[in-house]
Amino acid sequence: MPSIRDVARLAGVSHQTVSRVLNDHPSIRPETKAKVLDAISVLDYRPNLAARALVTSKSNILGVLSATIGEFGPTSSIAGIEDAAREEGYSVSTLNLGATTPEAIGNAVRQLAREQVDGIVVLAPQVRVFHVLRGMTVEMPFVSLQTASGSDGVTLSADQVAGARAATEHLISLGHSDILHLAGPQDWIEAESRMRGYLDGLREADLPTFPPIRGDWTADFGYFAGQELSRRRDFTAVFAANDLMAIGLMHGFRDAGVRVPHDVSVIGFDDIPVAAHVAPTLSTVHQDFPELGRRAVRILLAQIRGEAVPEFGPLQTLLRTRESTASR
Amino acid sequence: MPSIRDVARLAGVSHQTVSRVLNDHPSIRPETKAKVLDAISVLDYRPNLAARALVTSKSNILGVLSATIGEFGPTSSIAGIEDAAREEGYSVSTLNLGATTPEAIGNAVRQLAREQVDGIVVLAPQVRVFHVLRGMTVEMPFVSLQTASGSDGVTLSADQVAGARAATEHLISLGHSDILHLAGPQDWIEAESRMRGYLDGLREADLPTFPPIRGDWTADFGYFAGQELSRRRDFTAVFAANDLMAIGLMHGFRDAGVRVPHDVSVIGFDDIPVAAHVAPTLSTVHQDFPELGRRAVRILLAQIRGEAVPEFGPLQTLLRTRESTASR
DNA sequence: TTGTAGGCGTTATCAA
DNA sequence: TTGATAACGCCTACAA
Repeated sequence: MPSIRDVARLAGVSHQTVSRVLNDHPSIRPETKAKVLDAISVLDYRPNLAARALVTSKSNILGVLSATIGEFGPTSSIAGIEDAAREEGYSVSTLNLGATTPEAIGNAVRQLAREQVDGIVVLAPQVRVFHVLRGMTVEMPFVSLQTASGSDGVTLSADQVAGARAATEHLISLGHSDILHLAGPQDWIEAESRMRGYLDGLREADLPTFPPIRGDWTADFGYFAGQELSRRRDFTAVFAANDLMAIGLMHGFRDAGVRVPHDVSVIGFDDIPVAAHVAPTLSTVHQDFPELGRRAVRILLAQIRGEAVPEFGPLQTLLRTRESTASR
Repeated sequence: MPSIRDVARLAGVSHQTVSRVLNDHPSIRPETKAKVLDAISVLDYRPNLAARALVTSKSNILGVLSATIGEFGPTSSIAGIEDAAREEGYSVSTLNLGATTPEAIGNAVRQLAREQVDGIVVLAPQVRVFHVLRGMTVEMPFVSLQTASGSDGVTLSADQVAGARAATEHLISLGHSDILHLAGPQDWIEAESRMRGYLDGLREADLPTFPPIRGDWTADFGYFAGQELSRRRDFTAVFAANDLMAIGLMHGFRDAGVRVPHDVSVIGFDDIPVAAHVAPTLSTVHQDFPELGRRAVRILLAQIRGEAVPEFGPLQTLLRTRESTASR
């Protein structure tokens, strides 16, 4: 592997001059620069990133801390994060959190710190992860994809509340007045936002709210909930906090003889690729996961570079009505 | 940030001794080691990975080259890769391939090489990606998750062929004799393997084979195929190369008035989480994606370390029969 | 068993 | 506009 000195020798300049060319230093004579660039391409020289990281103590690596495996939303966002990061010349080091204990989180962050990542994008949407991060002694810029709105400056949110509210209002507009919510786990920021949207929508319409059923995002839980709920007859619609649970729910209903949408309307959240193809096709709320990831990177980089943090409008969600919701 | 010399000073030894402790050098007096470890924990010292990478020209980073976004299988495998890599003290740098042109692949590999990754796990299962990699001038150990079996030493395969064959045989055992295959894209290794399993199963049973329908893995394509196939009446079962297409296919059939499994049996591949919950529930072939990732890492690390490459038995797939397949 | 000297490839600082 | 010199934090080699 050629080094900067090999380039310098070939170009007949000092290695320092090569460095200047590499870093777009302003004061350098065009013809010198040309010579250097020539030598670079002849030798197929590539700067050694480790050496650069050592001396600048900047790695040009962004860490991604995730706590979700194989799920459509987060993984789509990660793709967005990577694209945006690469575009800006950063590489991406991902780390999967097994547990979300404070200890595990601390270790993960320390590990990323060891790798000298310049900042971290967090996709571990539990409230407590957020708290742990804020309390960390390791100083490190970070952005949480699911940051609760209103948290000191670092706000980034697909408007989950508005989306959930739109879903609820859709059900209301169809004539439903007894609407249940199959919520996500208690500790999850997104679960809270979607529940809030649900509650807001109902309150605004002066309709009764029900205590939410707490799920775990999985289709299996949805199935279980469907079986259980089939015994109740005090509702005509369910808003599930994500599509997976909604699909499981419909399955549970089906097995219990409850027809969707004839007896009960169901709406989900996320618009995963199968939502349009299950039977009945699932009404849901679409969101642009990759864009969320891209925005997170822009915000993080602004923080790292000390620039003004860009203000994005809330990322729009989009209601997709399909067969699973019908008028009462 | 404390350096190795700060630790040395506090422990009253030379920085070299600290380095020895760090690297588990054999000849070091226990009490000296204790002193050093003490100083390390007092200062909360963490080795600078960039410095280490610079001098050893090993980064302890594994690159992951992927060409799939948000899909369940690959992303699950990536999780396995990360876990295994972290366990072995490696971090993971992921890079998403936009296009799979030779040029894009070359750039991606060069980028990872710049980052000094010690090896690459490739999740870009197109045949041509594999070829490009083999022909690269950049010397770099790599493992492809979907390596075609029999390719020089670096073999790693969930037994797609056997799984696809099991799926086909399941249909045959139910009394079907006219079985179509909804295949993946031409260039994909997995698509070829699954198609081969299909062909093998049919030939073994002396049943007619049909030219496969070439899909693109998406549910939308499956839907389209379902619509088209509903015009044909020369088959009673379809083996789809993945669950997403199978689910879309069932949707297409449904919309065209073809009943599954009454008129046509359908079986998929992958066992994605919703497969057990769609209507009808989808028979499919389960495979352990995370384990695939873990194995890839073990093989790659063996290559990197110059150890004997572990020989794994083919990763078993598991037939899951559900409602979408019924006897003729 | 421990310490000293040198260098990995780059950028920063200062001088020319 | 350019060049010489000194770090950055660590490891390898050799010496003690």
